[in-house]
Order: sequence, then C-alpha cells, then structure tokens
Amino acid sequence: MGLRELKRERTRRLISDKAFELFTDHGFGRTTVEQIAAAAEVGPSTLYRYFPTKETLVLEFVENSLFGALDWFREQPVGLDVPDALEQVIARVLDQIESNPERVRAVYELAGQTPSLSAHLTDAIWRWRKELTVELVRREAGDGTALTAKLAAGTTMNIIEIVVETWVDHPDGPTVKQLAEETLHLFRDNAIPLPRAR
Amino acid sequence: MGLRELKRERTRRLISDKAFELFTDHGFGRTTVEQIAAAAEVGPSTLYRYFPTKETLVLEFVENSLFGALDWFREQPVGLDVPDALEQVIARVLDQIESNPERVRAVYELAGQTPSLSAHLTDAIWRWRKELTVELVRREAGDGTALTAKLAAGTTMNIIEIVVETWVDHPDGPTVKQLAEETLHLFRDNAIPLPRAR
DNA sequence: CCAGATTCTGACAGTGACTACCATATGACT
DNA sequence: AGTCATATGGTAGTCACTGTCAGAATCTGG
Repeated sequence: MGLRELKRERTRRLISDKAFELFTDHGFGRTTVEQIAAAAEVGPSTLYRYFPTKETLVLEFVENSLFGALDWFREQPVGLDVPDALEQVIARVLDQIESNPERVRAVYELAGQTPSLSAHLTDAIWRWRKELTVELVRREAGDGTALTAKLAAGTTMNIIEIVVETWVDHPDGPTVKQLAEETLHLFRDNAIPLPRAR
Repeated sequence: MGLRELKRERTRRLISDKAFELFTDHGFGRTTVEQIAAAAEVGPSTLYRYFPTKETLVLEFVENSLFGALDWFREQPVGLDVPDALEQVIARVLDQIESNPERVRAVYELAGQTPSLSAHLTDAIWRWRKELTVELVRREAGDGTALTAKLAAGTTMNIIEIVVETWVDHPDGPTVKQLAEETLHLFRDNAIPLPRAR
C-alpha cells in the first residue's frame, strides 16, 4: 500500500472519529459540517469527498455490517440451502454488530434523537432488503412477482432489526446471539400472532 | 365548519396539487419550494406552515393511508383476535391505496427517482411499524422484550409493503386484494424459505 | 534525483431547504 | 363596528451540499 492510500485511510478515520466525538458531545443537529472539518483539520470540501452526507459519518459502520454479509452471500455457490444461508447472513451481520457494541449503541442513540438520522438508517436497511431480494430471485429464478423471495428477504431484515433494536434497548438483557436464537425459534414454533388469510 | 377551515382545506389542497403537478412534470429535485409556492399563489412561509418538508407534499397520502388504519386498530376493543385484526389492518391500508391508484403509483415513481423521497417513504413505513408494535404490546401485555409483538408488527408491515410494491411494479398484474390473499396464503402454508434456527 | 503525469486538497461562490421573526391582513365573536 | 385570534407573506439568516479551480502532494518513468 502506497503512502497515498495510507493517508486516505488515516484522514477518513480521523474525520469519522472527530465527527462522532462532536455528535455525542453536542448532538447531531448542533454540530455543523464546518465544525467537524475544522476539528479534523481539513477543508469542508475534503470532508465531502470522503463522506457524501453528514449522516454517512454516523451510519457507515452499520451499513458496512449489513452489506458485508450480503457480499458474502453473493459469493456463495448457487444451489445451497437458502434457509441455512439466510441464517448465516443474519449471524454475520450480528457478529459485526457485536464487534463494536459501543458504536452501534451510539448510532441508535443518535438516531433516536435525530429524525434525519433515523430516516437514513431505515433507508440503509431498506436498500439492503431490496438487494437481498434481488439476490434471492437470482438464485431461485422465482416466479414473475417473486413474492416468496420478497417475503424471505423482508423476514430476514425484520429479524435482524428486531434483534438489534431489542439488544440496544436492553443493555443488561440477553446477548445478540441469544436474542437471535429466541426469535428464530418463535418463528419456527408459530408462536407469533400473524395476520391470517380468510 | 367556518370559513377559516374551509379556506385552510382549500389552500392545503391547492398547494398539494400544484406541487404534484410540478413534480411529475419536471421532477422532484428540479422543482423548488419557491416555484410551488408561486404556482399556488402563496408565500413560501405559508407553504411551510402547511407542509413541514418538501417530501411531505408527496407522501401525505400514503402516510394517511397507513396511520388511518392504525387509528382504527387502536379504537378496537381490547381482547379481540389479534391475527384477524391485523388482517383487517392490512385490508384497510390496501383499500386506501386502491382508492387512489394513480396517486400511489406516482408516489412510488417519484420515490424511485429521488433518494430523499425514498428515504422518507421508508421512514413513514418504519414509524408506522413502531407504533403498531406499541399498540400490540399494549394489548398483549407482552413479555419484557416484546419479541412476538415486534415480529407480528414487522410481518404485517412486510406484507403491506410487498403487496404494494409488487402491485406498483406490475400494472397489468393481479389486483391488490389478490396479491394480499396470495401473500397471506404463502405464509400460512410455510412456502417461504425463512432463516432457520440451528 | 528529477520532470511530468496523476491525484488530493482547500478555497470560493453559489443553490436551495428550512427557521425565526414581525408587521399586516383577514375571518370570528360580541 | 370594534376587538380578539389567527393566518399570511415578507425579510434575513443558517446550513447542507455542489461545482469549479489553482496549487500542493504523491507517484512514475527515466
């Protein structure tokens, strides 16, 4: 790796860290991009070259956790058992989440106070779901409407979101893995009051 | 209803219609709030008094469709059959959607081209899911983590979103009601490759 | 080690969404 | 009519974000 890439990594990290510091200290809305740039000792234009929006500064980690697992799934051989693979995808996302609990809690904390952050977080999850759907359709060559693929992707998304949300809201509660187990078992045992067909 | 409320309704409607006109003609991003205000012959500050954000101009109808059904659910007697009630909630949302198909298609069309709209649409759906969860917890007095309520709400949200999305993407395909039936049956028959517990 | 190509940086000027504020106008009520 | 409450629209300002560009830093080939 050349000196260029090294500096790039370093600058990116520096900006991100300073931003998080300012956000947690003074709040997302009360921190301007200019202040972040100043704290990181770069120009605002440089900051925007690394992070397209202010929200990205906060959400990058979560986004990477999600899409990293999706990339893994894409690389898996076609024809493998889909339910198992989806469970693996969930496990990989949750592993990432658990690898940096403070960061994730901080993200959710900020998102709870800032509508625009919450919207962008949701948006990332939603985009992830859509891409997962595409990948499932590619594998199953589903029917025209691809309803089953959409439901499988949506359910996978739900499980992840619910586990993370519950875990964030209960700092002294069960671990991520325990919650995931419990949630999956609830599904398997039909213990959920789902809407019914007539 | 006094003259005041009448004018308010009329102004609101006028702004909303003009906005939609401009958005569909020139695109969401290429239309400024100032232009909308000018077209509706009001000042920008007046526009902002009716619609807190530019996105609201587009999403209000969808949002009303969702939260109207939620309000209905809240008014239902406690102790009713939850799965049936959730199916009713779905039916009511979809009824609203079907009551103005062009508007809904236009919203999704715009959202497909505009990331910020897509994010706000998702955000509305997400907020709806959260409030539905709260209502389910209130009714069931669920356990501490409320996993089942969260899953039921998430699944309900998924079904609605999937039906609407599929319906929007296939103008000549099945009706909303047919899609809803099909989706609910897929669930009941365990025909979806869901993630599995170990 | 040097010259030229490539990429990175930060400054400047601008757009547009959104906020706070206030004088004026308009419907509501007696 | 006169008074009160609310609606309006204008002004000034903040801030996220974009486009551009000259100069600085890094890389590459000789």
